[in-house]
Amino acid sequence: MSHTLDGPARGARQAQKQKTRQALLDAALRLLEEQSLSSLGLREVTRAVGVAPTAFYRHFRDTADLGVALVEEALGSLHTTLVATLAATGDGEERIAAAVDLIAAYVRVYPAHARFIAREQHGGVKRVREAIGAQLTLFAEEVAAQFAKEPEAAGWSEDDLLMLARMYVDHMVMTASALLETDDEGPVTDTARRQLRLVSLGRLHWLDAPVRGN
Amino acid sequence: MSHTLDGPARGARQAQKQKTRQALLDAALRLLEEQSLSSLGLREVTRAVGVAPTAFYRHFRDTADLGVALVEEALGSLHTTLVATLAATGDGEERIAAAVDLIAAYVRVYPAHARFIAREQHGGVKRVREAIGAQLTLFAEEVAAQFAKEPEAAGWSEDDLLMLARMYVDHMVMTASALLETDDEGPVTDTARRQLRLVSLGRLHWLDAPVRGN
DNA sequence: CCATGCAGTTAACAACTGTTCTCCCAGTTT
DNA sequence: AAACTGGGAGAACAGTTGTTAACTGCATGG
Repeated sequence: MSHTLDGPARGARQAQKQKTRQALLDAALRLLEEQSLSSLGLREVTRAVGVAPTAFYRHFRDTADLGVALVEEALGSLHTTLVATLAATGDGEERIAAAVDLIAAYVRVYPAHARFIAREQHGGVKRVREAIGAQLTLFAEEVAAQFAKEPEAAGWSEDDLLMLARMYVDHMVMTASALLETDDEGPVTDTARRQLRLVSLGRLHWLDAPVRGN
Repeated sequence: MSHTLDGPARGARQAQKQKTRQALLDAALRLLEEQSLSSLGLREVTRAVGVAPTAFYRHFRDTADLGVALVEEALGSLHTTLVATLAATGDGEERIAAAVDLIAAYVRVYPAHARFIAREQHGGVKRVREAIGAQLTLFAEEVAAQFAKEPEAAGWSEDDLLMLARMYVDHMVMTASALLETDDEGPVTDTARRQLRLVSLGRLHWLDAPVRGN
């Protein structure tokens, strides 16, 4: 290593390696549209790419390892986008529309990634489940942190803010998988918006009638 | 057939058949705790039961067929229980507690069934996905029908009631899978209750500020 | 009481799986 | 220019898979 750079490639040799690695990830993602990760075979992936089965080991220990890499690819870049969207919009109807549009656009552009996350969130491979869970928890914490900066959060406990944020995040995943199962996204986004409106309405009156025994 | 009865057994011969069939379902459910249906092998199941692989075909066409049967076993009996719970409780905090207790009890008594539903709801086997989706839609319609009978639903459109009901149903599934991943159900049920409280609060003020463009 | 139906068995099949070991050769380093 | 490194190929391994075929024996209906 000439200075320990983490960029996409250092020299033509490593460039080719990352190229095959990406080809493996792409092929796996395509195969996973019609099956679960726990039934995805290593040979199946290499065959789709056109490399020898043993080449797989140069990049991943097993298919679970590949799954974890796919989680990063699917959700890694979404953090900044989500936080930016929340920061750019105020509270209320405007933000609801922006959030639903964001998730709808994501599903439209990266349907295979969205399907993978929805499927493997509760899937049969523990390490991948944990990786997704960690990412979603991170999302919730980021959303809660954004909420905390706003005037509407006055009087809210940190725990309640996190509860609210998780509700939003989980609802986004729910909406994404609903979008994947329809060919007319109109009714789905419409319902999603109304549901978010319901939660927002509850948020506004959260402090009205405090509940005892909490 | 001596009168076309659909009961559990008609004679000792069919009784034994249903016994093996149930053994296959039980073994499959146990194996599915650590993998997805799309990777469940027919031989794997028969081996666990202790019968020949070919015996499988006497009961199911393939593992997808077995999966559909598992959906019925997991959710079939829950309809009456859920509706009864809703009918027995009024609106508000009491109902929230009852609903959360119901789902918590279900996960405690039938963890494997709950895991199966959560996992295969978005799993790799289309027919099973559709079977679960149909059941959940049915749940939502039943909950909406119950809501419609109550005074709090005055002024609500049928569509909005269904939207609200789906929110509750989806939240229950969400809560179930959260319960499966923890060993201390306290915090999870606590969060679930607060989230339902949020939705209930939103429900109360739904008609306060009507939204244009709907 | 005998003939039929059918749940379950046994055997064999071609195809597929993950993993190991050995080898090759182009890109990199010295 | 020579030595080295490591991504990838090739072949072989012991197991596994779903599915077919022909069978056996017992409960059942006529």
